Amino acid sequence: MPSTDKQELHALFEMVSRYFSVLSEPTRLNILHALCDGECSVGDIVIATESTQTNISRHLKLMYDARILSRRKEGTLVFYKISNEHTVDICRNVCTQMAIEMANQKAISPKLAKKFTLQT
Amino acid sequence: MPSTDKQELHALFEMVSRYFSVLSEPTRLNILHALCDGECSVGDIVIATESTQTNISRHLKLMYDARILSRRKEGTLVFYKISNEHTVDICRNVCTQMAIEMANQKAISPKLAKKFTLQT
DNA sequence: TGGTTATATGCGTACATTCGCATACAAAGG
DNA sequence: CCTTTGTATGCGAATGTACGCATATAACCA
Repeated sequence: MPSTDKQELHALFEMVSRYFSVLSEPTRLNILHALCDGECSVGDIVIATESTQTNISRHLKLMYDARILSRRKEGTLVFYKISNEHTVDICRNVCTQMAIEMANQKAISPKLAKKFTLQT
Repeated sequence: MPSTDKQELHALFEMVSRYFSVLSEPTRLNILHALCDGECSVGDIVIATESTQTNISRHLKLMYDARILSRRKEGTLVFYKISNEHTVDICRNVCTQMAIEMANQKAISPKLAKKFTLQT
């Protein structure tokens, strides 16, 4: 492998790891969960996630900067939505897998495992 | 949604976020990359990743604890391998997506984009 | 204009993560 | 036994992250 390729591969891994780090926070997974049904205002997400406005606002900015969310202003409200279904697919994928493992370890009831995709 | 479900969902998101956090580090993606072709000893991985033994050993332990890697001892050598293709699938998926985005932004040459899956 | 509501952000704190250095441990060979 | 080789780990430093509090900004309304 030429050294140019190796450098670009490292650059890619940097990007990919940053992407995964966005998904490596429970509050942000909750935000994705809340947004799975469609766009929400910041206030809606605060309520849905039972978190604080400051905290949610910061997480939203982080996810927006990572291009995982897009936003739209309407008066004083700001609506966020998932900008790319790809992210949801990945999260659903991992959530399903983990739910199965949790069920196997009896951490959750088996009959609930199949409900635990990211979508409601 | 009953409160029991919500608690279990939070527990699931905790697990999923911890899983993603394992993948949110370039060195660990490099380790996965090195292991894509099959099991390697710690020393092999140190060479492949051009990192230090201490560092790699710690990352390997972290990935092993997360059940992403499994291991086998043979004399003084310890061989690690990817325990579940699911993780590779996810990484390949994201890597491909990111490589396409990098190519679109001309950060890398388009013809190399398709080579940038996690596997060589 | 002044007040109210929705969202964003500066600052400080607590905690987690990565890494290197030195060292411990473990297996094999002399 | 002692040494060598391969791997793991305790400790400390540097850096990064999540959060709350207070406050800034922005749009709307009276």
